[in-house]
Amino acid sequence: MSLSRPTILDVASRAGVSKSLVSLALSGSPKVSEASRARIERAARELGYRPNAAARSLAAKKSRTLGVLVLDLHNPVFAEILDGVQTEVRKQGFSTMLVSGGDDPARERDEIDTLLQFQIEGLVLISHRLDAESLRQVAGEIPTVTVTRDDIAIPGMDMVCNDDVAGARMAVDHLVSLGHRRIVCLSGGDNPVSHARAQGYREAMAEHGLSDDARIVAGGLTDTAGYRAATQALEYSPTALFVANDIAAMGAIAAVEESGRDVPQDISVIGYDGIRLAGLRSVNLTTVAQPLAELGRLAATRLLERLEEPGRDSHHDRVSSQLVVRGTTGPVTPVPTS
Amino acid sequence: MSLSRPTILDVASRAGVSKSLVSLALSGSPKVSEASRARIERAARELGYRPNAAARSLAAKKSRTLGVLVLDLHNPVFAEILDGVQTEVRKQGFSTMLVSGGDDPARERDEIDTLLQFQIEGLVLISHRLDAESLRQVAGEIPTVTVTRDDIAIPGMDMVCNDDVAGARMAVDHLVSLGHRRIVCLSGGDNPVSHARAQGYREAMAEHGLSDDARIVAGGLTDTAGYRAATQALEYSPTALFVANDIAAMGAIAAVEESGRDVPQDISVIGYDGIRLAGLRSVNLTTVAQPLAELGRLAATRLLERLEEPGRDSHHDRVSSQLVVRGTTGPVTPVPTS
DNA sequence: CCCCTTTGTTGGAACGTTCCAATAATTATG
DNA sequence: CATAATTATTGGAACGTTCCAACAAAGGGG
Repeated sequence: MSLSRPTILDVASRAGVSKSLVSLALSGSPKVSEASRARIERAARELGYRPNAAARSLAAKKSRTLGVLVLDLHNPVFAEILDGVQTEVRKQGFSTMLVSGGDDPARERDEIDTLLQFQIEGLVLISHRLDAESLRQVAGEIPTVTVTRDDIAIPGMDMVCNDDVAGARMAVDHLVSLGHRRIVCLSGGDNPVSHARAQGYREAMAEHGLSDDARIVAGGLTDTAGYRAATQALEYSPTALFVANDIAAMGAIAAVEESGRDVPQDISVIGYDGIRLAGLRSVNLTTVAQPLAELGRLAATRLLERLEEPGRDSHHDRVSSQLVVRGTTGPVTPVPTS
Repeated sequence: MSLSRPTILDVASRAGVSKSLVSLALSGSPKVSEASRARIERAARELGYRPNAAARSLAAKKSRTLGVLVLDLHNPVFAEILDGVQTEVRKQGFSTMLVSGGDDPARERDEIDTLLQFQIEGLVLISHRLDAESLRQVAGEIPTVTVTRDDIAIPGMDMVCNDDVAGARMAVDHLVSLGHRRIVCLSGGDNPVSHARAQGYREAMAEHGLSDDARIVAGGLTDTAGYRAATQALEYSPTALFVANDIAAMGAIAAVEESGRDVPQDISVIGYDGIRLAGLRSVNLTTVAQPLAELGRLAATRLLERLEEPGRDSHHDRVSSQLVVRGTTGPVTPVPTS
């Protein structure tokens, strides 16, 4: 239990060299002789030396650390995107500092502040909570990339997302191809992602000449929100539900089943996101799957590229999502006209 | 886009005072006159001053930051514990730095190392991956509290957990009270938590005079592991399954249903952990629920207490879990003897 | 054999804070 | 009214690094 950890000076004196040479050696500079390098490495190991990141960041004026803000750790979507971010960031020798907004916008600003105090070099925002103004402000202060939203373009800020409009279209197309016409959309509430998905729904319905059947019920991105919205949607006696995300879709299914109807026999349900959970055999949800880890990986890449070349133009990546057909959607069963 | 952020000196000169007074004022010292304080705060606001955490930590020799390591962000258990940790830590004016081991022990050691470089003052381990030796080593270097394991006592390290043995007993008692006798345990693999739960199962079965019916099938803590283990367990033609955790239980249910049997009509299934997901109406899993957020809150409290009083004895908190009966367990249905 | 290059190595300044001892300004005390 | 006590304020050292300019040692070319 050493009260004070060994510093670079301790290593230097034990190896019989100057602190500067230790610094050089440990950062892998080629201009250190093999002999010195070996002695230094040995000394460092023996002392259990561990560089002080605070001092390093202060002196070097860079922290080699990226900040990551996730909307809410409870939604598996974010964990999966995060995975991709972290793998890529680690590969490039950076650390990540992760904070979660806990689904509360005020706290979100707060946490970004903390990240900035730690002198992060870039910020990954896996969240669609921030309003345009805050976003602009943050992006003005630090290289930023947002994941999952594409509603607002800010010069110098990169974006990585899927095409929610196209994805929603795919969902509707799938349902229509199964013979469904009375398809109700359970929206995810007032946020850019949900707006885009609702928009895609509207467009697709129009394309299929089903504008008159289009119904959007206000919901949210949680299971209870999905449950409530579905209950309401049943009044339209739909044959299919397009739900804003997988978690809400699971809630919706519960509502449908509780009403005595069967999924997919009586009502088909399709979600959005493609979380692993949806693939669980007992869930078995048909969904529009985003390549979540890839989204994260790409975001990290873009951010690191921007660190190399700060002035470059904004990148705006749109990766494509995929329809994954599982057990919650099926052909419409003709109801005997009573 | 200021190339260099304002420092305390910029604030000082704008407010017409010395840097020391700014430092005093911003840390809320009572010996700063109201007039100066107001001027300083105004200057700081106008400049958009944000203290440099690296410099602060270097000078003060304390970072006011705790490190948190979670086993794997994909399992919701950890997200829920984390919630409790973060709320409490924030309340006390500390920051958290979160890393995830990604279910890989080597990487776990690595991430702890990173945390230590950032001069964290304490460590919360929400993981049962580390072996005794590593654990001892880490705890020797930094105040540490572990959550979810109670297999190994290390002087100076605190522990917060539920009583897995008692919890498993409750599960078995519940099943027995419903008339079940052929209860198979799907274990969670080779880790302290799963061992304790299996142990509780064995004890409870013995208490009920069912030792001869006790069967433990080796599994894991993921849904696929649960699925596989359940498939295997069906050979014993059980009437109930006690599964090591909720996620695996969901996998197990899928296996049971695929085999053409009904849950809970033919086979009851009970899980462990009490993740929110289990309460989803479409899942509706009976389980032994740990007070997850409370576990996290308590861990944070213990750690912060230890920072106040470094030499104190190890605390070892065991919070009690609760049986939550939902739809996956029911009375045993007498099978016609064929 | 002297100068020039190359290869290793070094001391010192800087980074932005906190903390302490010292000082200046103000108020109370005898 | 001088001195003590209190209240505000300050400059400088320290924290543990990185980075730079400078230097020593060792070859190489004329």
